[in-house]
Amino acid sequence: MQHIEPSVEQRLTAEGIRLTGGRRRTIATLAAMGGPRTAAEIHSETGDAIPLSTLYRSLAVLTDAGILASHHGSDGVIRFELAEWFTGHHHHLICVECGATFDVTPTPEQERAMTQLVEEMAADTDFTATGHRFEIEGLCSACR
Amino acid sequence: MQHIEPSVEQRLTAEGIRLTGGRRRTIATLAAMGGPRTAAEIHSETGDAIPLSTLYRSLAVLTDAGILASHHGSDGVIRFELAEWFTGHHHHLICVECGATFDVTPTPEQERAMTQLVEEMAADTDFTATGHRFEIEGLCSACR
DNA sequence: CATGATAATAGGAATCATTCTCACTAAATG
DNA sequence: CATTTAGTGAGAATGATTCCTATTATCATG
Repeated sequence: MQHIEPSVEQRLTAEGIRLTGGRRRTIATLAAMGGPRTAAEIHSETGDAIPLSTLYRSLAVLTDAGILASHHGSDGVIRFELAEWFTGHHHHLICVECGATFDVTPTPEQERAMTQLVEEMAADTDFTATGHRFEIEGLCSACR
Repeated sequence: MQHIEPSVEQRLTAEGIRLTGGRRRTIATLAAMGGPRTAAEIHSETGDAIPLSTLYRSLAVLTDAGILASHHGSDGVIRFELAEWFTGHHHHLICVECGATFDVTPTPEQERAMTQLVEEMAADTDFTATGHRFEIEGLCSACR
């Protein structure tokens, strides 16, 4: 986490956004937890040190600034994680039972296959494709 | 829509679920609208004929029974559409700007490529894959 | 075709994640 | 140091969705 801080700070100050103690802690917590996490999970992980209102605002700001990425789970709850320039490009395994989410990193060939699929499938639509999401649904070890 | 009704009715009665006027109308409306729609959209499309509470319950029941499928959009709202045994297997184009969602049907080869990716990527995890979701993000013609 | 058993409806209240408001505080800049 | 601007915290507000309860419709069959 200390190794990512300089780049984070640089990126934030470039946009006039301050890296305060609470935000530092939010990022560190998220980095320590590893996968996509909900605001509630982060909140309790930090022992309620950061009020939910502030936490949500910080998460939004950091996501906006490209430090974090957010995903809407199939349970309707938003989960946050470090952006891909920290974690590397990846996709998700999602437990259909409990909503827990884990990262999977595709091999270069797999990723190539995916981008090709995107191109092909968006080709004859009036849609400008900007990205893709490939999510594998299943049961985690706890719910199986 | 009349051509799908017999199979719907059969499927429902098999589980002791009644196909009432409101549910018939809900399904017909959804079929007419074509893509994934929110409860609010269906509600206003039917001229508020079906109260939201009833509509939500019906949508849940029908989804449970496998008549409909539901998806959580990136705007945190649930959208419903006819299940794949009516519409055929397909994936989604999602507008990152307004959340509107459209269907795309993969070719058999594309689908084969996808299922292979699922198998490969879930192979060395303690996760039992049951399905996948491949969503193409972009801008719809209205938001471009 | 009457009757009970059960499922469905309607309307409103309740939930819960998320967002907003606003007064207050901390940080950066000159 | 003063000023400006961003950030914080507490709670209220929002909005989609779910739950509750009394009432009504539907179904199977006697």
